[in-house]
Amino acid sequence: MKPEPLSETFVQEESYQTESTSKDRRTSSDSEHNFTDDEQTSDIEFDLDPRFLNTKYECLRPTPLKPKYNQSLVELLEVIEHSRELNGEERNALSYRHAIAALKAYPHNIKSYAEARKIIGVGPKIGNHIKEFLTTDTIPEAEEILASEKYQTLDIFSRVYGVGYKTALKWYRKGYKSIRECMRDPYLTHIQRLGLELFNDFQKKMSRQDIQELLGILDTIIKSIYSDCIITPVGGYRRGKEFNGDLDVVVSHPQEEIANNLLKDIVEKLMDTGHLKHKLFYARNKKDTSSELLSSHRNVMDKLDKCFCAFIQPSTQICRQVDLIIAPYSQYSTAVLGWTGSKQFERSLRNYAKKERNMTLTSHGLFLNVIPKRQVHVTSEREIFNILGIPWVEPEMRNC
DNA sequence: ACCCACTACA
DNA sequence: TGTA
DNA sequence: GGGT
Ligand SMILES: O=c1ccn([C@H]2C[C@H](O)[C@@H](COP(=O)(O)OP(=O)(O)OP(=O)(O)O)O2)c(=O)[nH]1
Ligand SMILES: [Mg+2]
Ligand SMILES: [Mg+2]
Repeated sequence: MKPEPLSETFVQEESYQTESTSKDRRTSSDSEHNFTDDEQTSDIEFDLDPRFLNTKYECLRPTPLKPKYNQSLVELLEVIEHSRELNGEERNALSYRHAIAALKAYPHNIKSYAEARKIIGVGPKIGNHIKEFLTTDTIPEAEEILASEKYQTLDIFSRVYGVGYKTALKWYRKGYKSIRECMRDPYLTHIQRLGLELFNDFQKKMSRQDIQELLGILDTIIKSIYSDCIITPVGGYRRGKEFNGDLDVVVSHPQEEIANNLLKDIVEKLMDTGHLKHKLFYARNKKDTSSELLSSHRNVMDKLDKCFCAFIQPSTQICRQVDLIIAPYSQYSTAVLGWTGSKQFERSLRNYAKKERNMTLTSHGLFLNVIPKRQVHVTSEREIFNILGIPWVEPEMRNC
């Protein structure tokens, strides 16, 4: 659901060739992690802890999985954020996410409204929630949301694979109260029916040990096809999450020809061996062999093959969601970066690339936005951070 | 007043 | 358009 | 809902 920016036709002087062109400043010698505040409006607020980089770009600072401080405040704000998502208020939800990410990275418990308001991303509304939290130890709006039957129902329905807020709302308006009732709906799509059937299994989170079991199977099967495949677990598992909703894996192969048909080969073998029960989503992006014939401009790079599938875990017989992503070797590092997340980390990184470096970052590559858009070839995650001129962030610290 | 990530399937 |  |  993107309007597709199309060609920006104008502007664009070369940018890239980083060094500090942009504004956020970091104290010169960065032996450890000495972050300082950020520009603008500043002057006045030099008093935030210098270990906290006060920026609107979450990708510039480390964010742990579990915050050391402000944990219950964060949980309450996440309730409001989710409620906004269920109401289709994306931008509003994004604002809550900015504030939440900042609080997760902040090195103290917030002690006052004034302190909270110094944080970029905390404006008057969220500031007031925090003020209430400081005196009552809760946020009234979050409590109301949690108590509301509508929220509880929409929350459950929207967890079904193939069901977003629109469908959840339709079902709620039809008076459905349970997953069982939804299954009788006459307008289910194929995917929604599957999602409802697999609902109980998909709700069960996977421990790291469960994930390792699945990775072992994938490793054996994939390497039995091509022994020099590279298999990289990404997603929440790579960020250190203890309990994961699914397993995301990027697979690549040094020979592009082989990578080209890898997904089909893997999926067929997983089907034959009985591991793979359902394909929920299958994207086969054939290589572009005819680029010269196409409309003058040299767009059309090949996209990543993907298969989101339901996979039987042998030890428990539980159906697990596994997302397989096949990347040509040339796109391996951007794919790993893009699929490691978190979602907010990716959004901030891409926003930073565009706004501060005049570049476009996707899971398929890094591009310089000059008139004919030029690909900047990269071979590692670190190289991407370097080119963007931002400090390396460990996967475990990308939990914005 | 404008921006807020980006791309693909069903 | 809805969902991932 | 917040930053620019
Ligand atoms: O809208 C999205 C959704 C996902 N991703 C990337 C980042 C994310 O980390 C990764 C895997 O997505 P998934 O939905 O599996 O999230 P997760 O971070 O792995 O968490 P979970 O434990 O729920 O699987 O894909 C995005 O960039 N944008
Ligand atoms: Mg995941
Ligand atoms: Mg996933």
